[in-house]
Amino acid sequence: MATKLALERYLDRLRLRSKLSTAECDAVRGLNGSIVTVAANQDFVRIGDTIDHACLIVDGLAARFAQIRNGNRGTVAFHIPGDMADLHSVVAPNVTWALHAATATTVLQIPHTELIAVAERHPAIAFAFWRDCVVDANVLAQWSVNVGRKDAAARVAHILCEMQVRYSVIGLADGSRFPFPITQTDLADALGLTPVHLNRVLKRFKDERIVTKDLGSIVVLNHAKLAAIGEFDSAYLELARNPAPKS
Amino acid sequence: MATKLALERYLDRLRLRSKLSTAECDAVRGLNGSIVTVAANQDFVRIGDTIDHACLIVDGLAARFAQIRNGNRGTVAFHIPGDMADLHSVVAPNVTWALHAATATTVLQIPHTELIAVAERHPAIAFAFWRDCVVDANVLAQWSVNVGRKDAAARVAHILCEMQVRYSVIGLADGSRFPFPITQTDLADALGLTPVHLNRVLKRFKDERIVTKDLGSIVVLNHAKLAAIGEFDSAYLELARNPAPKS
DNA sequence: CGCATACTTGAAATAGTTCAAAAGACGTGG
DNA sequence: CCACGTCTTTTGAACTATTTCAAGTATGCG
Repeated sequence: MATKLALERYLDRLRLRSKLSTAECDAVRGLNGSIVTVAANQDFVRIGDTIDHACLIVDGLAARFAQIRNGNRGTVAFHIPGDMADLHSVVAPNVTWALHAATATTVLQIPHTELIAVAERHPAIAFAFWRDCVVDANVLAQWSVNVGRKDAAARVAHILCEMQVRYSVIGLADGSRFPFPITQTDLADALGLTPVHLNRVLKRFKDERIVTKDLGSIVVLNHAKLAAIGEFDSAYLELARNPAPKS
Repeated sequence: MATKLALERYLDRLRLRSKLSTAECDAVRGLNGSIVTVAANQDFVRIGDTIDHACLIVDGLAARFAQIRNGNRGTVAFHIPGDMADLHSVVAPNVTWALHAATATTVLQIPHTELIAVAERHPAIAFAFWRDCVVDANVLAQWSVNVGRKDAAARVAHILCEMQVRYSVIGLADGSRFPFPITQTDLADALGLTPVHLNRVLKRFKDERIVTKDLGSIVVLNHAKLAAIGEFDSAYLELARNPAPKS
């Protein structure tokens, strides 16, 4: 049943961006996979592996990261329920980034063979998958601008705005509060900041009643101010309901 | 004729990563497009546009960038001859990043309708296009780790290593020298550094006989050292000749 | 209750920025 | 082919955001 719910949620995501016929929707619903649970702080896809399945996040929070010299890891993306965290592995199965469970996480592993079969049978699904990867890359590009060109406060504000939108779309945000079960250390890593400095930024945000964070969730107190600080505009997420009609 | 050469070069690129049959190769060769020349410092794809063609770089150098608040632009990628700079626009035609000619650049504009038709007729080509976008995203992820987590010297070294590999693969590198017609200001932008600081790093690299740059090209004097400083490993570029056999 | 993990705070050090100005390259027209 | 204006690179000095190191306080868990 968890499988069914997860696929339905993923289908919702696809349909936000791509128009699919009833038959195509059913084809996605018919995908098979196996549910796996990953303990907090475990890597579940490792660099150098060649994998034969993609991971649909059912529950929890996953981070995609690259290893760097000094043992540090550079996180490049967060994946929340409904995200196919490594759909790209279907066409590039040699892992060059890894996946890590930031908190206890449930994953639906879907064999590449299943995904390829459904994409070959239904060109519209192939386009939908391709489109999904492209949007993912868009998010990455935005990310790279953030960490490359903005100061610490703007980076923090931007990611919090992004996560709020993404959790809202999947129905997990509760008013101004949304779950984000991540430590300051892990978040700092994703932002290219020291945990110490992230902590100071968060303190400032709390003092100025903009946003507060605890281990489990975020509460946005002043959304307008947060978005302004982060120069946030949600367009790049392509989560508004306007599926591309073509193919 | 320029069209023919450009498509052949792009086909080479696709075949580095994807196995295509003779018929599929011919389908790619049969794409139609129009050659356009862009003067240096002109934007040729603008944020907010909805476009109906993708741009294959025939000659020159293009930068992909996002606009940010203070009028600055954040460059996220460079595109050299043989790159389909915005293949992703086929599935996401609303432009959220722009393309800018760093130097006089020739572009082959290929209508989305052509690309979609060929992808629908040949599933293997659809997969090859999808794969190409995924590798592009890989490069972006690497990029984001660079600017987010490495110091100035490592960022500079890394991008120079990357560009050397990419120019070598298309046969434009001449020993340790390769073309890279970009100003220090534009390069600094891509690295998330001030032009002033980039200049100091380049001076240090010149003094230490590691690499030198002039307006038109780069000469790598000590490749081992440059790669070490940049923690460079070319795997993420997927430019080694080992096409995925499947689909 | 005690240990482990996460968070908080302070003070000193530094990588990178900012501002400002000079020196060098490049193309264009006279 | 020289003079001129423009664009790019180079250099200096003061400044600041962020890091680093180090120690202390919460918080949760067995």
